Amino acid sequence: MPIPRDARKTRRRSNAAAATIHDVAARAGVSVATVSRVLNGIAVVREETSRDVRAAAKFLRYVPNVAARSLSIRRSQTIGIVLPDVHGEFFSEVIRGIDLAARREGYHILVSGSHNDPGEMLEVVETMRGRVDGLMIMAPDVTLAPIEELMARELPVVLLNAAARTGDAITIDNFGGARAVMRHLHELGHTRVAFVCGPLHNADARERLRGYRHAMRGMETAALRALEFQGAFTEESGFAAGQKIAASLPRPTAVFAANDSMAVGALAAFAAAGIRVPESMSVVGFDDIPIARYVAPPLTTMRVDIAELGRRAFALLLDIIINPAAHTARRERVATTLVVRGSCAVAKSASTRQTRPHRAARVPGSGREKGEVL
Amino acid sequence: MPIPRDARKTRRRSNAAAATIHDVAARAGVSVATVSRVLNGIAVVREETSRDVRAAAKFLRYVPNVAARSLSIRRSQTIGIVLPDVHGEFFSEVIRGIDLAARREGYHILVSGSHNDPGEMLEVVETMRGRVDGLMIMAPDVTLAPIEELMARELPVVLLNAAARTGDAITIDNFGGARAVMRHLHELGHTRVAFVCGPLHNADARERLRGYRHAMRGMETAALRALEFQGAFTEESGFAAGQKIAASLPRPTAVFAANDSMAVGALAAFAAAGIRVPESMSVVGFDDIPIARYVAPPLTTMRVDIAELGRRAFALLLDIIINPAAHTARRERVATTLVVRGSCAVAKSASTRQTRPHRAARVPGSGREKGEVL
DNA sequence: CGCAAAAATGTAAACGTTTACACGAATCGC
DNA sequence: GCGATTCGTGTAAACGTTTACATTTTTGCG
Repeated sequence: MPIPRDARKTRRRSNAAAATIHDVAARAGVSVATVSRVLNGIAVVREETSRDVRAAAKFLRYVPNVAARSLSIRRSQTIGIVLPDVHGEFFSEVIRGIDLAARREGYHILVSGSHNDPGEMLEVVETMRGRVDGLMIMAPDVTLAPIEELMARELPVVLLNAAARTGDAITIDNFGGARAVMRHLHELGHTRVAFVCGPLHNADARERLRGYRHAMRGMETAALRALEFQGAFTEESGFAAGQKIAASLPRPTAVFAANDSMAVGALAAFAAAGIRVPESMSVVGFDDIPIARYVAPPLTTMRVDIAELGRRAFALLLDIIINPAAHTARRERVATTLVVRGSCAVAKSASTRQTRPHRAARVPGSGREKGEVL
Repeated sequence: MPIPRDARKTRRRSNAAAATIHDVAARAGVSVATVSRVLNGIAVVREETSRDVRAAAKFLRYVPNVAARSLSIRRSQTIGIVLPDVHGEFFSEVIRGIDLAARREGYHILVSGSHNDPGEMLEVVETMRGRVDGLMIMAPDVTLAPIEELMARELPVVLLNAAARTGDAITIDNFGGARAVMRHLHELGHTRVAFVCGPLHNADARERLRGYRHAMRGMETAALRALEFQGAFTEESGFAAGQKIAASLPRPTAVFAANDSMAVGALAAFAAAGIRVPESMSVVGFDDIPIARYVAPPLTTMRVDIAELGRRAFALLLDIIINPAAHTARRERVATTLVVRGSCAVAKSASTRQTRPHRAARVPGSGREKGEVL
């Protein structure tokens, strides 16, 4: 449908449709190339011309058409984020961290959540292809990990918090964090420490378990297994585990829950069972979610800087996008920090005075030590 | 740089760059128009041709270039979501709800959070223009509301949970919910009910306050004001308010906190002050955030179906996008549900037996009644 | 003042789709 | 059996940018 350009232009200006670069060029009395150059600051343009163009653009409320631009430069200035189907503020924090970093660099983020099976995830990745310059995939489930490796050659991909063995990834220092928690409990004199485990298909859960076991090494396996309770990272499962722990004999003096939600559930179970925390039972969590400091008693936990996780992941992804050839796979680890609150006390059998734990306990901010990584 | 088309095509197929519709057409021995028709199911194409095209596309791992498509059809199949700079699972739930609904309709979502001043928000909206087919703006702050009205004529916009007086919007039934909470407390015999208010620039907070005051009507203003405590929707502010309430004389028999976070904070304050809940003090929250059921005692609260909020907002936005001309502004309200847990009991002065509140209390799911809306 | 070099700007192809219109081949009614 | 439909397919313009190259204007220098 060949419409003469000038006719088209007339129509365009008459109704309310958005102004194009041609409109700006016409109004400023220059060519589209010049307009493009001015607006992108790409080449030397005479000061006066530049002013005219800017004025025309402003007057027409010109906004470049992103699709056309993407088509031309073959980049979308957008990255995709694929999240698993899990709720909670963990994810909003991750998005926040990424968004903050991305906006600084002029990138937008396309989000898709709610996928826990490889098929659906692959489908999402497929529809994002071509729409994004790079992909960030959060796949804590070990069973999901292999999929992304397929994509790696086609699109820059960073795995968040994942179990994959290859490619670029950012993970939380779960192992080191778990060991630091255990060290804290040991310093308080606890030796009989129960563990509430997260879902076993979750890579974070596994690593935390590994840290726990590493600290408990020397115990015979049977005795160790008796101290481990299965959970699912939910308050509910933590509550159930807490009930079992309350009923177990001999009862542990401390509980390390693999995340805060389960710790909160366990706390509720102990309260219901009449077990006082921290006097008769010490409890530690992992993540430092916001309510951790408002439960009774305030929860001692391992803080994970989630926004930092997002920030670092974006930096890594950008590095790949900018120079895919020169990039060599990196795997980074985000440190964790012990936050001491009121849910732990000196073990009954081991202590004399109430003040000792305060000397022994790490102050917030020093939770991770040199050389404790894997 | 005029490169003959066939030369270009050769280059293209030789290195690893993505296949285009031309490659598919060439391989299937048809024209690009036919390929487009097959892949979009837009017109009648002979079964055999269709098969060939599909096979060629599959073989070449063809994925349509979204930018080119957007440019051509002048739509991006993407909607933008602008969130304020607030954390917490409320937002991840909203995104979840929208994402679910959007994906079903083949839409993607572009997210941008972290804006609490009009300037930054406007900037974000500006950069999203042209990139999205419609916008969803969450602006609980009354001061932010006016901005979007500017945009309304340029781009389909739905306000979530906002204070604007015009345009399309989805809001929570804060007023009705607050009244239902108060009715529940009245039925338990409470007349001296304190209120912990959210930030006054927040429209949700204002409506909940209005519901509270409506229920307390008949009280003289001075006495009423003495029962209102300022908070900020945070646990911390709830804790502070709880301390003040604990010290106030005569002490209220119940507290209605404008959100769960503050209710949790107040609970902690009462525990610290030795005030037993629910025996000496009833507490109700608003939102039903996940931990609500795991604090001690489990919190009675008003549930807001957040995912539903997102779902309805998307449906509304889609309606505008599809037929902007025929659309007439709608303002919808999402209902809330009273969830009775253990944080409320019959008022001391009014009751005889412990069982009565259970008869009087509404069961979960029946919190909202006909005719109680504004 | 004249000419070469540098600077500023213009021209038009390319990015990969969609789709109005054109066109040839079946199919139909009589 | 032959014009009129219908059906299937192809051709090429259009979407709004960017940018290589061409062209014009300015500047510098003898």
